[in-house]
Amino acid sequence: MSNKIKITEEQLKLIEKLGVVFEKLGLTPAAARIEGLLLVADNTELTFDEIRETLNISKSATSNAINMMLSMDRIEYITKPGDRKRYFRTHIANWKDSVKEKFAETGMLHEIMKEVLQQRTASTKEFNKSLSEFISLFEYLRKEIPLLFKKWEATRK
Amino acid sequence: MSNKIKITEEQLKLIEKLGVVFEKLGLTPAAARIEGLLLVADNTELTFDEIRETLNISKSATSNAINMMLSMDRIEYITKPGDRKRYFRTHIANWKDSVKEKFAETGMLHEIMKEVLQQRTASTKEFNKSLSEFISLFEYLRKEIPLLFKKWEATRK
DNA sequence: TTCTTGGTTCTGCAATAACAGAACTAAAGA
DNA sequence: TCTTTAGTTCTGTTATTGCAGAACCAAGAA
Repeated sequence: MSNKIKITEEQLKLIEKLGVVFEKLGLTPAAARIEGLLLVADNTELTFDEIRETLNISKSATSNAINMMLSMDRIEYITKPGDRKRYFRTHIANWKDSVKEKFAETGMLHEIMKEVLQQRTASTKEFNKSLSEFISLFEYLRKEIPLLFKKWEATRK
Repeated sequence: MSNKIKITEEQLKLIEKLGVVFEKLGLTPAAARIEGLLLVADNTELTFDEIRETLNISKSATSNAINMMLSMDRIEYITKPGDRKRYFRTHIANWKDSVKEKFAETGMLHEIMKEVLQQRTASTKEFNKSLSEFISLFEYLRKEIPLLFKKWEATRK
């Protein structure tokens, strides 16, 4: 008996499209498609075999992709009483945090650029000025973006 | 005669550090190190062979990395009268734009998520609500972040 | 005309990534 | 006890990436 779930042509196309986007954001092809499936499928909680058979990927690819995404907190799973299977779903609640993290990533650049400026010879005045301007842009964004998140959260309540 | 430029131990270490960061941001190892060199070297305008010999990379790697970064507008070059060589330097002025672009990248996610929400079954109410909340966060950020850039620019004048 | 300079392009290799398929395993039924 | 379920882990293959080294090339210089 097949565990394939019903999926329309349109949904499949959208999954492919999402796959491309998620690949660009760093997921493997298989993981990207799983994310896509969990986003567009009518049933948002799917088992290992439903995912595997619907997307036609191997057990190993499914297992590795799922565990990778669990460890990244991109997906999560629930269980049901008297059922050994896990039901996987995207962890949308965490998406906001992962966007925050993405922004924080640029903070890494900010730190090292400060180090560069400190170590640079003082003789290249124009260059150093441009660099310090760039750094202060980051400083500004770093201060303001968290405020933006807070402001948005405030509008939700 | 060697074209190697003088570089301190400290500068070399910083170049490696920058290399790691730039690799994470999508550059190849060679390109990442060239960016690093152009950022920390006392002389900010270096020739093909100065780059190549200082970093000990092959001609082909140097050529490919430079052309890739030229096409990405991450570096630029100047020439000097009666000198066939090109002098490469990082295009710091463009960095601001590339940060803007980075933020715009997330706009891609925003568009496709709207498409997902439209195609979704209406029956998964909780899920759809979370999704639409996520989308509106993006809408908010997309509106507010350009304003942030403008506000920062205003403080510079 | 040949040589030198400042690169570019081609060929081949080594490392890594992503996956399939098959063997394996731990827990729960039967 | 044996079997099924729900995966995990191992082995091997294929595709891709990043690079070195060498051949190549176009524009002056000699």
